[in-house]
Amino acid sequence: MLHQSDQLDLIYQALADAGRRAMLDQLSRGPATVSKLAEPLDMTLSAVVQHLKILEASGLVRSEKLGRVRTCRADPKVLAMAERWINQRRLMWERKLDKLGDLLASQPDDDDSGKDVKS
Amino acid sequence: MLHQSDQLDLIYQALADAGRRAMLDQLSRGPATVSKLAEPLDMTLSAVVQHLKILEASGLVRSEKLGRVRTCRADPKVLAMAERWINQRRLMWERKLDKLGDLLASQPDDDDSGKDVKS
DNA sequence: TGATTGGTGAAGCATTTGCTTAACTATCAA
DNA sequence: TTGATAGTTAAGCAAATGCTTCACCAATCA
Repeated sequence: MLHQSDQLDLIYQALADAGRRAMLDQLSRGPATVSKLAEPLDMTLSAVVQHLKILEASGLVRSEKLGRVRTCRADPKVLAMAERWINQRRLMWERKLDKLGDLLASQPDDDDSGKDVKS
Repeated sequence: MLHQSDQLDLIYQALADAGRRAMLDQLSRGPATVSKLAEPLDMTLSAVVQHLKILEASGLVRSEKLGRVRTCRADPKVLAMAERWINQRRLMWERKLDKLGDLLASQPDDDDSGKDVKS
């Protein structure tokens, strides 16, 4: 059983490579075979398979083999998980910034040195 | 000037570590000094500073030094950028899945083997 | 002043990543 | 059965990561 934090490690690690993001991008437009996935990328099939393993380990992509062809597709649920983590933090600290803004706005013009809102 | 793709590399790379996410988490609850940031983490101050550099290089965190104290705060705009990339892909392929669902639903029970919807 | 606090920077080191080439297996088609 | 196609796996290697320790600087405090 994978801890949520470990899976987030794997997901963001998977996203941290332009080649893998390109693969996800292609998969977001529909399923693809390994060689189709490799086609636009300037690397060997072998390298692509290794990237694919990383994407699968993170859960972002699943695949199944039929005959000699492996077809890959992306899993939106796992991507949603990565999105949620970011979204929660972002909202939390945007709310914080707003409150700070309100506070400063309610304060009449005052020397607020040492308390810079945003540089 | 940083290409968008390069910055995404840096952002996701920065997010791909539980320690750095913990730091962001703390920063989402408000600014903090380097040592405050280090306190709950089981590693040397030196290591924390190195993580901080990674977070700053990605743009997720900015900091300024006053006297001998460095105060760090997170930047929601950069996080929004990471969120947007994910969100766009996710929506794209959820739409795709929905359309596929509709198609299958409209199709009376039929053997559609060998007839992939879009290759 | 001299000691303490808060942070910085450079080695150094083990592990991981991202790629390559090359050998191999399994399926399909003739 | 022979050959092409699709993919897999292992070995090897350079570079990047994630830590540590140690030496150091600069602001404050007694």
